[in-house]
Amino acid sequence: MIEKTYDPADVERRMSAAWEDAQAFRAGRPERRGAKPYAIVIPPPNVTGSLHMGHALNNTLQDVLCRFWRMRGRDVLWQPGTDHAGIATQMVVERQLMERQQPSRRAMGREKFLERVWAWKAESGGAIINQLKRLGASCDWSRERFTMDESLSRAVLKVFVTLYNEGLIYKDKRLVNWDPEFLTAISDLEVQQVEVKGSQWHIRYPIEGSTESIVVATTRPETMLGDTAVAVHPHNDRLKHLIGRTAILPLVGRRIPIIGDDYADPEKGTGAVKITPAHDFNDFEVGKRHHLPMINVLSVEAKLDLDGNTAFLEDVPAPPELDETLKLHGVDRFAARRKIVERLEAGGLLVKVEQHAHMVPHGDRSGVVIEPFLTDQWYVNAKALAVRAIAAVRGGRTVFVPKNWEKTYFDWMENIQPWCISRQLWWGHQIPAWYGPDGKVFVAETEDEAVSRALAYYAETEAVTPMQGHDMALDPDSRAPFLTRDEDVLDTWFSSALWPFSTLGWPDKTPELARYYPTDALVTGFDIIFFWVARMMMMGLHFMKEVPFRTVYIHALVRDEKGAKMSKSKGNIIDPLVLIDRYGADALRFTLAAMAAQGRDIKLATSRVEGYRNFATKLWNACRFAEMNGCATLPGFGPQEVQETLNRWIGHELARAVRETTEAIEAYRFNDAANTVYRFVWNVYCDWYLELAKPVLTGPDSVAKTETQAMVAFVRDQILALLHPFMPFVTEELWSVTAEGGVARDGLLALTPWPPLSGFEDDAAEAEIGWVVDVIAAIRSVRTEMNIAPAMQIPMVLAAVAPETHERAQRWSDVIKRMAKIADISIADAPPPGAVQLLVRGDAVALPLRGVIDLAAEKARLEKEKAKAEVDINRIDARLANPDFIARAPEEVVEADREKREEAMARRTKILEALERLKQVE
RNA sequence: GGGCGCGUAGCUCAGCGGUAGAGCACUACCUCGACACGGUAGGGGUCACAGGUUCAAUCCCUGUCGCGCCCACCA
Repeated sequence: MIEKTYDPADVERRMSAAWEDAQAFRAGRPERRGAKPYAIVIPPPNVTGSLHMGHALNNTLQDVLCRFWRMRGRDVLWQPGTDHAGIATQMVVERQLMERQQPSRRAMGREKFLERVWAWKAESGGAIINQLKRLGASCDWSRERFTMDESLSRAVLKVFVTLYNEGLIYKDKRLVNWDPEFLTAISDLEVQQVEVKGSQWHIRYPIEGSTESIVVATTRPETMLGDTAVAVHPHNDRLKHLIGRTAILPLVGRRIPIIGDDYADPEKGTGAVKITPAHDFNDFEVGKRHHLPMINVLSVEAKLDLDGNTAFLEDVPAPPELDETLKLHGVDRFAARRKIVERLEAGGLLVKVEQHAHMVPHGDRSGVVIEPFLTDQWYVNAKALAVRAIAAVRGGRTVFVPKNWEKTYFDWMENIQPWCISRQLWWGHQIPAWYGPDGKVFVAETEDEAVSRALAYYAETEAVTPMQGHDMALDPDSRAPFLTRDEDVLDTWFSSALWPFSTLGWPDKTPELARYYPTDALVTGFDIIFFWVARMMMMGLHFMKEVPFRTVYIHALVRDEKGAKMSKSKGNIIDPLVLIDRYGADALRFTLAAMAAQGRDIKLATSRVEGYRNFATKLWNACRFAEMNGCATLPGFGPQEVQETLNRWIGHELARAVRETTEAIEAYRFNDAANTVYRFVWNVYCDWYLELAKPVLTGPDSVAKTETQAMVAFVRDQILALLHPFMPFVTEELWSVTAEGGVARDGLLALTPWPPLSGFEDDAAEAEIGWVVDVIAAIRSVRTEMNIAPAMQIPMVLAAVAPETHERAQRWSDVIKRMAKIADISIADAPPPGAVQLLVRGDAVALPLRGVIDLAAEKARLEKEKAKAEVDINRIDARLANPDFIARAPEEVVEADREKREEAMARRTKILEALERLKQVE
């Protein structure tokens, strides 16, 4: 029995349980072992995450694909899991420690802290998974993975060591993007450029042994303490004579050379640029070219670091002002900036200050200004790995949908920079590198291996023998003292990059890996093409020798109603869980799918969700109607063999809807698919089929009635199937409560085959029912226009119609009477005088309403119709009169125009006749 | 500075070479046993603007004006 009202929350709870009990989404179910696999790996959400609209969209689309292909018989694996999210998770736990006034991370030490994070993960890490389940995600939950699982961590180590041994991972001392808030390096991608209104200061640097000076412009005066040169362009006529001279760095007294370098653009600033190799990416390059010293004047927290900074003091002849400068030690960079400017001004060295809007790098997580900082970090030679990743997309082995994202992918890949993968965090995969006392590095998958390598190395070398007196080979615990492990962990994206194969068991040769890799589709937002997609391509191709996925479907961003990006700070976040509570998961899913047009952002209006909730209710009620009318599928019922025209017609319409929906999903046109089903269910099945079937269904028992009952049930089942990828909960519920062949169903809709694509075509049925639909629509329209009382029954006369039309009318008299409020139908040679006349597919239908309606109104209506017909005729005539049109337009188009003209002419003739008759009455 | 995308009904969006569609909102009418989260019938658009290509342009090209996003080391 179908409940009277549709309660989404109740349905969702029960259907989730039903799927879980049946393990419906298990990959490799026995009955599908012979089937072709279909695999998708989920973009793993952060363990710290909670479901936002982006997740809702992303996972709805994946679920549509998975449910669709599952119903089409494939052995579907939707691989779920979460990401350990280094910085985010560490932050969450540290904040928690602070709130509870517990010892800080550093106070408790690495080991204790990590225990704490694991405890946090066990307690609160699963929230997002439950939220995905509420959305209806049909993942194989038994295969849930976490990037720091033992087996995934093994994959990480293996990849790191292999790439290191291949020379594709290396350690380097160079400038990195340093986050002074989190005290870690971050990659280029984690840096957001933000436009900031700042100042540009012009500062005078005196020139040694002269009264001359050189003026430089800078937005970062505090870094001048680390200047080691001033550069001018070699062809700068105004300044090139200074090349080779020495400037005296104000406040410090350091003697720095004035060098010639192309980098100094004569058009910019003053034409002379201060060179601070340790604090600017460009200056770093200039410094390398000219072998300049690199003087770091900042601490990891971005405070001035001067006291005891030997590099800073080196070569300084200690001018009187140095003492004052040294007092800036430990001062924060921005405070230091102000003080330095003040001191320069006091010393008369500040030439001018200009307002200056410029882009300043910020940490995407911390939000603080990023410092270019000179440190040792680990890098991946991304350029080498990119070669095959580019080739795979060029060669079409992986395709982007929509295609234009390939350009973005190529642009980035072709200009790819070394990927900084070390992070100065604790939560993550610790880098498998150990250092000997002499700094010699040993990279190995295990500590044991590192030790034995070290032993072998030091046995051969005379250099250092730290293990004298120890018997290392026998006592593993005593090995630790002489090797120290690298403290750093890997960028979270390093492990994410392995996701398509690490989740399948790699480096072991598992059956899952063999069966599901490469995966079929990856569904994600464009914002992580670089972070994730590109890197999976590189890693997948390098380690699996095959692309990780055949198609990358890039979906849009979900924005708020006004088109603004949703963000906490703007307070415009629409919480998908709130929408699920209010309208149901099905309504939310349908909305997202219906709005997921390729290449466009989604501006989410909750009115849309409400509209689709109404749609779910409509479906619910249609199913109730079927049930109440005894509609159930019969054993051995052959839907393609039905005799009744109405039933053949709905089969015809159904097949078309199935075809269009199928093609749309296959092409990732989710919105087209959703709209097709929507229209079929509401505007065809409910509005016409059920209405037209009512007389039969409520009439006496007959062969026709039995057949119609069965067909109503059959089409309803097909609808449930078609709709299931979009609205899994209601459809599963409605499926489960309806019987099949007289007995309760034992199978799940989720595992039922997709509707057949063909076998129902019937143009004759289409012509007949189409005519009936048009008659009813035309009569209804006139009734409103003529202000005929809604309940009033009126007669209908078929005037001078072909015998087939007459027969049609007879066959459908019941529904026509019922739906158009017609009292009786008769035939006549001509329309009676004063009747309202309608044209339906060329036939004249008259409504004898003399005395009921206002003749003047009818005249006006006919005049309007006539004018419309004439406009049509004129337009077509104009076109047909154009010789170029006849000559150049395709024949079908010209032919269609001729037919349209004829049709319009006939229409006009009938209207004129009707007007004539009207006159006679007057 | 490069690149991408968008400007279509009041709102949110489809369509993208043969004279425009949906949802919501709006108007009128309808308690007819599936559904008022409903039904029926309507109103509403010079498809941002200007040129061009074409027999034909909302749809292709160029430019202009607005809006958004991504990338880039510019002092």
